[in-house]
Amino acid sequence: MHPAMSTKARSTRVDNAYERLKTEILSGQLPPGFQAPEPDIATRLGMSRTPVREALIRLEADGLVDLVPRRGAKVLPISRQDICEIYQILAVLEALAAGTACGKASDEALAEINCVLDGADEALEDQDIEAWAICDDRFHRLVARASGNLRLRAEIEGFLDQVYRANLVLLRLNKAPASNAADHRAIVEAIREGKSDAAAEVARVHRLNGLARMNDLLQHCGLNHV
Amino acid sequence: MHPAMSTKARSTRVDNAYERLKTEILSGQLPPGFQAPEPDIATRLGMSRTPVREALIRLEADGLVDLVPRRGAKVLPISRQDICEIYQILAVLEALAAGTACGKASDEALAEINCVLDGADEALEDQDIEAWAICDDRFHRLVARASGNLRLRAEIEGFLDQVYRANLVLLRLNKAPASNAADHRAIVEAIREGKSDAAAEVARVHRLNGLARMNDLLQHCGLNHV
DNA sequence: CAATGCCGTATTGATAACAAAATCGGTAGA
DNA sequence: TCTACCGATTTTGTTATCAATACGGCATTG
Repeated sequence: MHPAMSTKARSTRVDNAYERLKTEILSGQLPPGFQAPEPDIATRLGMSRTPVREALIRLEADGLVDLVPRRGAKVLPISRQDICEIYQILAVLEALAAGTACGKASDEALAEINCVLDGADEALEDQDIEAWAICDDRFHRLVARASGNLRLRAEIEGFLDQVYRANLVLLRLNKAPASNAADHRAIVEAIREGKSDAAAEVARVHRLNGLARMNDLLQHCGLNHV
Repeated sequence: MHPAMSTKARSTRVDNAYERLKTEILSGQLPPGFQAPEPDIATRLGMSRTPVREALIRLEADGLVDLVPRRGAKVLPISRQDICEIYQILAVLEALAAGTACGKASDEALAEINCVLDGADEALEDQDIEAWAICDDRFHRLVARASGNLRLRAEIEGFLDQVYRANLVLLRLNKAPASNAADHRAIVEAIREGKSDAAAEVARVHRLNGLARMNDLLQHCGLNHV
């Protein structure tokens, strides 16, 4: 059976609305602070209010929108406080994921991770920031997946979604993500060699460094939310 | 403004259904494996299907029920695999919470935690397992709250809900939770003294020891899910 | 006797309609 | 001029209903 078949492949309007809205939010097409009443979203998506409502409930659980009565569904901006909270959580979760992946990650999984890292290097040479961002994101998700802990993976991916836009603006302002590639390689190598403590520690400080960079940049630019 | 007014105090049918169903699931009134179609639940709660539906979506996001089309909403049992996954995540999250609480926890918060610990000791002397379980649960939630990280608290509380029933059966089988009180006191003391590393480490091994005990007990009893 | 195809039924996905509640604007009065 | 009240409108919470789909039983056939 195909590995991606585990997730139910039914196509319902709720899933459709959820995916579309989530994509639009993460891409910035629906900017932070944007808000609209349910009927507007429903007509725009070409469906009734109910499926939209259920999709919005899921997006609220994901921490991407805020549902305030009489004020419409609002796309949540990400404050510096939010970023601090999320990065600190991600630091320990990704450390756990990297540590747990030791001895569990299959050769194919490691190969795929290395492939993504190669793609990131290539994008970096080409000065293609967008492509690099995608590779960076995929790397972190692959490590989370390699842990074999389904809940851990889901938690990490949820938080990665929440900080996705913040990473985008960071990238656009900060030209080159310097030490990232070295950290990533070190994590993969540690996983391959079964050094779980080392993998966890590198992953942890990697994320905390990211937090420091993000904080510096936001403070430098005087931004309190994204 | 009243401090507790931040959380919207509206009383809607969805929230009502969510709270009632969650309470019934956690208390075991709706046992694991129980499943019912939406109309039955709706009539039992005295409301229409739609609010029940939205409540069930939230419960599914919480990992408490599974919504399979044509088979009704099913109360999820907790497998040993689930417990392993959750406890490993809780170990790092609660370690982060305990470490972060250092220097942040107010004196009142620490006093409340100590009060709960006193209650736990008292319940232990009285052989009141139920009361002790409540104190134990509240202790962990208070530490999570003391971290000041709202997301961290929400994550921890969500996982505590998921393993709540497993803890109950563990308690009923295993008479006395031996080293628990000492660990708890040690965590509070470390937080009070600002020793964040120590607090984190004690919290971490405390949770991992809990996992080991749970694993032993389940294996001993031949139980694969609760 | 087993297997397969068909039909009735039940459950869910979805829409439309309803009612309540709150917000916004205007108007009147101080 | 500012404030307070009142009504209209908009938005949401909820219900009732419709349609589609999957499941299970039953009969028929090999």
